[in-house]
Amino acid sequence: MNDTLGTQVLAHLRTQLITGLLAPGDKLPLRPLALQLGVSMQPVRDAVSRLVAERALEVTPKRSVQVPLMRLAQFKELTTIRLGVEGFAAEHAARHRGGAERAALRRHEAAFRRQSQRAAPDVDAAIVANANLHFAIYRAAGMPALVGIIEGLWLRIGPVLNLDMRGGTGRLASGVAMDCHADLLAAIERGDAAGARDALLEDIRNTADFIEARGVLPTD
Amino acid sequence: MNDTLGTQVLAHLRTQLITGLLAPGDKLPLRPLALQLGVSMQPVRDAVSRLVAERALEVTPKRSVQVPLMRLAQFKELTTIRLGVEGFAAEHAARHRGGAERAALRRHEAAFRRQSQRAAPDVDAAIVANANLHFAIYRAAGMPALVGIIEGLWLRIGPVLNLDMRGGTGRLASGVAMDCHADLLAAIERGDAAGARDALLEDIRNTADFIEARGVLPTD
DNA sequence: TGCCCAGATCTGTGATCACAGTTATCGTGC
DNA sequence: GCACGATAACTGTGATCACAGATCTGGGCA
Repeated sequence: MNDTLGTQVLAHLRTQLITGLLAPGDKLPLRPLALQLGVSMQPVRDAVSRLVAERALEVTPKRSVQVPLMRLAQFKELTTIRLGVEGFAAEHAARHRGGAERAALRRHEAAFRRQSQRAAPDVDAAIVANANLHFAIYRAAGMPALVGIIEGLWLRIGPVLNLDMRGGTGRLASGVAMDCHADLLAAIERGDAAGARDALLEDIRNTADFIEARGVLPTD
Repeated sequence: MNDTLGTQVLAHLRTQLITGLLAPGDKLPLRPLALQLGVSMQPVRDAVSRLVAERALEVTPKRSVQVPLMRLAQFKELTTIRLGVEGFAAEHAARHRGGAERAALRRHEAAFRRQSQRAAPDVDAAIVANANLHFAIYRAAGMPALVGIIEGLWLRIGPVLNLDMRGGTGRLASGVAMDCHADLLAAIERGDAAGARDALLEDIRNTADFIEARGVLPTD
């Protein structure tokens, strides 16, 4: 049941949302989307319906599907939840010292660092490496259901975070994220749950502060 | 957009899942379900599709929709996540001292206590009162998205928890849940975040221990 | 009496049509 | 040239049909 058309469309849309290729406010009309993906309307309806259930998309009262606009208050709320939930996951990952994901952690961390240190970073590669690193940590917590919850959070906040990074505001080059990741990995590998949690919280807070400071999110 | 047929079917199924009227392994064939609810297959497909996305239902490789069976390991995992996420919510609820939900909290707590103290408790009423109390607390945290996440957790663990309680194993009469609720409310009303968290964790742990001790969950 | 295989029936998935409501467009009147 | 209204195109929702595969059911054979 993994290879239904609806599931494929779902995966496609999830990727576009998480990597910020779809921006808040973007419309996703079913028929053109179906045409573009070469399937009928039904699989698209199925996929969109699921994403609406996760609040990753919304259908407006005026009969149109779009990526939800995010107000500042909602952004702060999601960030607070991320601090709680992802911090919790980092703790558990550290208790297992990264488990089976240890090698992958180092690999993704290196990939992200490589892009950060380049004069002209490949933003797409950095976004993917960052997501890979984070989710390798969350998987290391050994709780698949928790990973699913966090995916839901990223699906909602991804369009905001990565659209911004895609805008090329130079945050990548500052290297703060890079340093957080180093601390995070070190804490996990020495089994320091509280340390891992704190390092991750700093990473999330830094990113959130940066977005909020830009002032592009509507306040009401 | 709240009054589409699909949304109504979704609400119906959610209630049945959370209150344990649907048990793990129960089949939900689309056509008979549509017939029973007096709608066409399409709204049912929509609702089921959403619940599958939340892993509250699953479609087996053999082409049939059912309430997922839960292994002991998955139950423990979900319980661990509940401890983290719902404990986090309780902390924040206490920081607001219950906020606008304060009156509702007392009301639901009283309703649950009333059923617990009766010689022949109304199990349905107790289940509803318990859910109402818990979710009033989570709403008091002031983070709607967090409430949504917890709803997703209850949707998955509800069939196990409440099916058991519905079996009438006498746990209600022991009064442990009642005591936890009293501690929880007291902590919230005095703004004691750590105390509220601990009281809620005890409530969740007690329930989980009781289920696990019954040994009805398959281990592999 | 017990077993096995074929046909009927049921399953979810995909496609398509009808419909009511919204939005956009274009032509008309001033 | 500009405002306004009618119409055409587009939106998601609901219903229905076709289809491939799984499951159940009987009947025939050993």
